[in-house]
Order: sequence, then structure tokens, then C-alpha cells
Amino acid sequence: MTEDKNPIQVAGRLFGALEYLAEHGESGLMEISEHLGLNKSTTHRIVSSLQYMGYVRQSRESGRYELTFRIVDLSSQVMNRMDIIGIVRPFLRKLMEQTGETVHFVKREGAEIVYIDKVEAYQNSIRMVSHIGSRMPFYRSAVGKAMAANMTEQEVRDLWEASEIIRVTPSTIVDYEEFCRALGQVRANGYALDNEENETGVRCIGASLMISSDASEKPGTEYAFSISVPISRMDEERVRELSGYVLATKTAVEEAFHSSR
Amino acid sequence: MTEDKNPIQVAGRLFGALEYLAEHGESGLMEISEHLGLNKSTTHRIVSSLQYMGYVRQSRESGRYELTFRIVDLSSQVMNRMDIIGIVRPFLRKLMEQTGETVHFVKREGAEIVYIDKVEAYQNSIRMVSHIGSRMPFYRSAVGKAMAANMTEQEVRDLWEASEIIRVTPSTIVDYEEFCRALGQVRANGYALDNEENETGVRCIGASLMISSDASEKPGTEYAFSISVPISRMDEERVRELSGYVLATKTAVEEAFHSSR
DNA sequence: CTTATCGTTCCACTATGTGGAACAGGATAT
DNA sequence: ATATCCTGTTCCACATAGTGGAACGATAAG
Repeated sequence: MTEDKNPIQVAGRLFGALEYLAEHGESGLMEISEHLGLNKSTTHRIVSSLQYMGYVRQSRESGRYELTFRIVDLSSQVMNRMDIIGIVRPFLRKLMEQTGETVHFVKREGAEIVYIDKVEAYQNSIRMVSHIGSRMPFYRSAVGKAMAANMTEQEVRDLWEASEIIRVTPSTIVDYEEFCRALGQVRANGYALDNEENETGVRCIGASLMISSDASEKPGTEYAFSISVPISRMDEERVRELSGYVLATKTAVEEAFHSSR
Repeated sequence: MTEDKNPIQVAGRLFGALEYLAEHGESGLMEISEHLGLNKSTTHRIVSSLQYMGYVRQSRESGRYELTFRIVDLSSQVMNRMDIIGIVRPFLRKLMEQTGETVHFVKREGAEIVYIDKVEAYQNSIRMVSHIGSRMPFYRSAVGKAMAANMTEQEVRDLWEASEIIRVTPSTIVDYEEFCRALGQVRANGYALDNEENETGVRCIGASLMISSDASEKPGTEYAFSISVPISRMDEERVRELSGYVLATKTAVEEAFHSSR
């Protein structure tokens, strides 16, 4: 683990400011300056540069800075390139309608998974774009386990070691042996479970998708989906009922995908 | 119009590479290098820096570069901060259900408008995030005219002069006098029309929203919404019918917003 | 009125980014 | 199999481009 440096110093500072503004919203110069550990003057130049390029704007009277929608535009371009979302979405929507629960669609990115789509259950009025783009480790999500179950022992080991294992709930799996045993269960069932391992009060059922957009990735380790259900609505019997829908969705998507190639 | 320079040279290059990758997807180093007009070596350092920060990843075998979802994550954070979307969404959804047509929600940003939300008509299976974040000039959109109608003559003039007026369809308004006359119509009707002025075959009905999240902005010039309808489904009679729903939505949103403050 | 705080500008210094050149690995052509 | 062309990658001397201290102006707070 050699601690490489950023090949361009200012780059780290520019994106540091960008990320700070994304997280905290409208902010003062000193606030950003302090957070980056930089001189007021240096920070000002950095923010001015972002403003010059149209990523940041300054409130006329308060003098505070905030992000424009330029970054949202870039994000949209990236999302529009993901044709797979449009293909899979109708199936996920159907799953949501069958179960009445929220459905997530994720993609592997290194040792993490990224939410790339979401079909919200009707009763919740949260908007769809909410979590999209956010990341999560493999080891404590149903989708992660579903994908890991298709990997070789070596690949699983690498993944485990690349992750920072943190116990975020009492049920989080923090032992490698136990994780491997859980993967065995996944292989036997065809679907993966997350029993409040990531968030207390939420159980998930996930399945991998044997599809690949890129020949370099091994099928079954690139995309996965899951339904998230509050514990109150998810006893053992409902797990059995819902897992049926999940497995049906898995095969439907895989068939549709392969016939369209 | 003084041609200022970017206070940080590399910043322009970093974001130039980022934008290129967003637009073109997976690209080779030489391709980016040529587009930026930079030395191979310089480009390599720039892309490596983006990779170091997690915004870019390199395909293991092809050696080509592409964006990660990091940028989508930032975008999500920005969108989640826009509480207004969650407040307005239910009304726009209702409007879509009443009319069966696609509804857009936009925000002013300088001399342009930005799409910040969209409720797609059921028959279309395009996904929601599609255009979000993309920009459009004021002068040739229903939403832009709806907002401009609430501005002073001076403000309208400034807006017109800040825009690059381009005739994109035979109906595009490219004359300032004519634009002002159109605004008069908007004030009389309470809603704005776009008769294929931006895209041939598409008519829009838009209305401004007298709400403001920021005291610095004048109400009625910050947010607006519209419905977009193919010309085949939009004769004069249907305009009258749909404009009723649009106006009803406008007042409903404004009431809900003011009572929630 | 005084004091504190924030955003902005200036400028001398040198750390930092630059790009030519040389290298390494594949793919394609000969 | 060998040569020729592409890639992407590393190295390094040079000077350009970014740095941050200090001083300024404007606004808000005491």
C-alpha cells in the first residue's frame, strides 16, 4: 500500500472544493478555505476558477458560493449512456408493483457497488434520484453478496481485503469465514439476503444478473438488483413469497437481455 | 465583454477532459489529448489525476478511459438539496395524469433555464433522469417566456442581449419586438405558449411559479413548469383545455407553497 | 465610532505543472 | 517471424503557473 500522491496538486484542491460544496450547499469562502487547509487567497482563486468554468456561482449579495447545475448535466450524460438502465427498468417496475416494495438496481465499481437506478414504492413520496450514484461496500449488502456468490474464492478474498470491514449494525458480518458461509447459502437459494446487516429495521432480498455490457467483466458480477423491506413487513413467510418474485424477475431480465443481443 | 482568463490553467484542462469523457464515453488518451490540444504526456497526467481522485477509471485491457459514477454521486447531492422538487412533484404528477402528457419543471440559472425535474407520460418508456440538468435559452421556450413575462422591461432587454439568438425552427422568434409582443400575450393569458419555436412538431404550454427559495430572486422569475405535446395532439381547442389544467396547477402549487412557509 | 470578519486584489518566490524525448507493450502488416 | 505502427507510460530539465503573505475595501457586529 504505497501512498501515491495526486499527480496534480491543484486538482485535489479543485475537487475538494467541489465536493465540499456538493455536501454542504451554499458556503462561505473561509469555510471552504478552512476545510481544505489552504490560504484564503488560494481558495479564492480555486473557487473563482470553478465559477469561471460555470460550475459554481456566487450569490450577488451574500457573497457565498454554491454549485450550479453544470455538474448535474454531466451526470445526466453519464446516465444516458447507460442503456442497460432503460432495458432493465420495466422489469424492476413490475417487481415493485408485484411486491409493493422499493427496488434498487446496482452496478459493481471496483470493491464497491453503486446505485444506478431505483423504483420507489408508491406510498413513499421520496423522489427517484435520491440515492442514485451513492456507493456501498460489497460485504454488507444483499446485492453485493449476490454478485460475490458468482466469484472464485480468490476473487472473494481480494474483495474482502479491499474493503474496510465495519460493524454498522449488530447483525453486520465482520468475519470472513461467516461471509463465505453466507455465500454458500446464496448459491443454494439463488438469491441473497441482508438481515439488517446494513441498516437496522431493513431486510433486503437481492439477485445478480447474468448479463454484461463489457467483455472484460465476468457475467453475474457486474449488475444486481434488490428489494428493500421494513422488518415489520418481512417475516420468514414473506421472504419465501418475495424471493419467488425476485427469482422470476432475474430470469425474465436475463432472457430479455440475451434475446436482444 | 472582456475575455478573462481562467485563474487556474489546469482547471480548464481537467474539466475539459471530464466533459469530453461525459460526452463521448470511453475514450483513448490520444483522442482526449487531441481534443484538448495538449501534449500526450500532459494529458496523461491530467487523466491520471482524475483517476487518482476516483472520477475516472481505466479499462484493464483496452487501456481506454471512462468516467466512474463519482460525478453522479455529486449530482445526487445537489439534487437532494433541492427540497422544492419534492414539494412540487406531486402536483406535476397530477398534471401529467390529467393530461397524459409529459411535464417539465425548470429553474432559472442566469440567462438560461435548467431542467430540474420531469414527469414522463406513461406511454413513453424513456427514463426520468434523461434531460435533467440540461440547459436551454429563455427566448424560445414556454417556461422562459412565462418567467420573462414577470420581469421589468429592462430585465427582459438584459436577458435578450445575454442570449445568443438562433433560429432553430421556422417558427423561432428572433426579433425582439415580436418577443415583447409575445410576452404581452403571456401576461393576458396567464400562461405561455411555444408553437414549435424550439423543436418542430412540439408545442408547449408553460406557467411561472410565484415562489422563491432565495430572497435575492424576484418571485415568478425563478421557477416554472410546462407540458410538452406533439403537434398532432394539440389543436387550438386542446390548447384551451390543457391551459386550464396548467393554470389550476399553478395556483395549487403556489397555495401549497405559501401555506407551508 | 471601533473592532471583527469576510471577500478581493497584488506581487515576489519557488514549487509545481509542462512537454519533448525515450520507453514499453500490443496489434497489424509485411 | 520480423518490422512497423499504433497505443499508454515514465523521466527530467526548464520556466511557467500556482502559491500564500500582506494589505485593501466593504459590510456586519459590538
